[in-house]
Amino acid sequence: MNSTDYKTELRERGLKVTPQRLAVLEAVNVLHDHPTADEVGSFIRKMYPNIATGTVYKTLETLVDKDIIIRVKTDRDIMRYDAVTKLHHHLYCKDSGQIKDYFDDELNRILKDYFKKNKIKKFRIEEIKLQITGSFKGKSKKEVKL
Amino acid sequence: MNSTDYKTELRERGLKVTPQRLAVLEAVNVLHDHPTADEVGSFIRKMYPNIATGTVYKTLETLVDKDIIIRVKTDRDIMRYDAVTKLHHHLYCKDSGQIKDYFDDELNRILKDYFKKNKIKKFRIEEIKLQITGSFKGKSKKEVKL
DNA sequence: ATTGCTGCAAACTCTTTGCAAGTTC
DNA sequence: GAACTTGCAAAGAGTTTGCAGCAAT
Repeated sequence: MNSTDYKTELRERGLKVTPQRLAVLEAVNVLHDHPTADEVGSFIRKMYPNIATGTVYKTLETLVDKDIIIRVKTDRDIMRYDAVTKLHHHLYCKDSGQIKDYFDDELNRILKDYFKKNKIKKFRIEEIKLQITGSFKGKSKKEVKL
Repeated sequence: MNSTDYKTELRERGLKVTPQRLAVLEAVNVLHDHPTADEVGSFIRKMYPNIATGTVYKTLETLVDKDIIIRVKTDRDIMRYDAVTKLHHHLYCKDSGQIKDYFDDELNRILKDYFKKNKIKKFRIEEIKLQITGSFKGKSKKEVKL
């Protein structure tokens, strides 16, 4: 995704295009490993040292509100964000703490079919996401590329 | 589960049995709707007004460390805890914010089979949990019993 | 007696807020 | 120029920590 796309995306959702919003949007896309607000801020400050912490937080929440990015659930404390809004699941590595995206349309279909046949009473399902916990094999405990 | 069971559980994990630990363990079991640390503290103080906030936090984390309770992932801010350690999934209600347990052994079997056939490369799966997001039908937006 | 646990209060981290000044459309 | 957005600094919520005194084994 490039800068023009970001502008279009913001305008389509009725948001004004500002350098700060473009920077946050770019950061969440580039730091595709589910960055925290803090990581987004640090990344942006390399190029654009003046962005305020409060602005980073406000902007992230605005983008979540408008469904441009999503929040990622974590076991512990801090909030993480994800630029990928297409349905996908997450691999949580116990050793390194990293969270990787996992795409699998066949699995999505199986789940959808299963719940079509086995309705949960009194509940309307909107989305089903898997949290797959485990550990990456082989490589160092620090970082694994998928 | 009764008080004797709690004591046994603590001892088995090498923890000393104290009134505070028993109270926290009981609270998480009784408040089965995934209480926060704050809710656990308030509940305990009804019977036992002297427990310190720090103790509640420390005790909850100790119990998580020893796999006696688990943390529940939420989209936002605060940590929640769950006394049910048997594999189960969660229903997240968008309207009320409540999180309900969902047990389904058939589904667990399907998932297990699926990943036996479709291994994720370089990843050893330990646990698969579903986050099912949606909303409870009918009833008030406030509270739904399952 | 030894080791571990608790209470307390202070400190910390992450996040939100209020508002004046500055931008975008 | 109207409406929205930002920077800043202060406040807020939730959680953690250090340590003296106390309790469990």
